[in-house]
Amino acid sequence: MGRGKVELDYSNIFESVEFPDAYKVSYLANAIVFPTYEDVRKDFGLVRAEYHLLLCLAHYSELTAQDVARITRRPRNSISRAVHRMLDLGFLKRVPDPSDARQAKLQITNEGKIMHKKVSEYLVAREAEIFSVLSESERKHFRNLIRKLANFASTLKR
Amino acid sequence: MGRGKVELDYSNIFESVEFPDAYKVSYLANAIVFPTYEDVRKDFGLVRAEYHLLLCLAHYSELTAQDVARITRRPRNSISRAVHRMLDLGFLKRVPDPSDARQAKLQITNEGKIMHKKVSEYLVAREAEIFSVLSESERKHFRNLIRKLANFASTLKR
DNA sequence: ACAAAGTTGTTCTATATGGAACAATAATTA
DNA sequence: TAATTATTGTTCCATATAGAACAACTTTGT
Repeated sequence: MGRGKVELDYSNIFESVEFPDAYKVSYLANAIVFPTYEDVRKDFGLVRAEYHLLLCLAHYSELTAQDVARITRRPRNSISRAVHRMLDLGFLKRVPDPSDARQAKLQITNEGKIMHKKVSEYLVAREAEIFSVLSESERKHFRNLIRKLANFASTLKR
Repeated sequence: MGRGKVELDYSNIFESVEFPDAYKVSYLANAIVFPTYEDVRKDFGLVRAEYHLLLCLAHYSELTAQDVARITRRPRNSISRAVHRMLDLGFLKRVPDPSDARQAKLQITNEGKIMHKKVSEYLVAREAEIFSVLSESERKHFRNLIRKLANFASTLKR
């Protein structure tokens, strides 16, 4: 006794930090969100902006690159890069907008849909795993609260 | 009517996405957490790992670099880089551990504490702003739920 | 109709970041 | 005790990412 190394409780800081709620949101982001992007990159070969692009176009039939930038809050140049890569991979098609020569409408291809399905199945499983610690009722509450926060965040200036 | 551009509802995807809870956590991370790191970098000149280091040592009197890596889930090389920078800036001091020559104990200096105070004041204000959309009772519920999630996340393998 | 301001998508560049490999040291096992 | 395995901190390298500047085009205001 008193000989071995003292084992640190690494989760003390969750409560002692000056901004405990924001800290834990940030912690979750670092522990779960970011590694998930990493997994998608390794397993499916898509970086964040690329998968975001696919995701958006799987849910909106037609978007401009700028739309995607706004929806996902990624910078436009990241989306621009992603568009080219996804075009090359055959996951997207692009048609110039006759009514505005600056922009082009993007659509997802069948191959893109297939890829999206694969990735989103992985993400659905991951979601289930993470939220398994909450009971059904807790999860319902959480869903409502995080919806409020996300909706509020979406109103913040960029 | 029918002439102007159709205004997209960018928040539809919050509900239609296949993994709505995880998506909104991820969205919050992108909308709030990441920009906050950006702000800290611009306003205080500290990158993520650097501020994490300061934060940890403001709450634990003595840690090794490895401890910090584990607490924050940052890679060791990022922490290593951060340690050198923070030493140069005078925010940290480092004393070799006589009982284990591989590692060194890190401590925060007074200058470091001052910097930590400045940054955390900013982060406290930001937290208040973001969570202002929740009522007191909602926020209490959210705190309990996010705590469960964060504690669970901290048990996941790295 | 014309100038000014705004928007879209792009390229260029700088940097933060993570993975892999490594040396030094410690712990474990034979 | 000797040999193997694990851990710590570090350097090197590849890459994802964001900011700034830009050209092409559109919209606004006078």
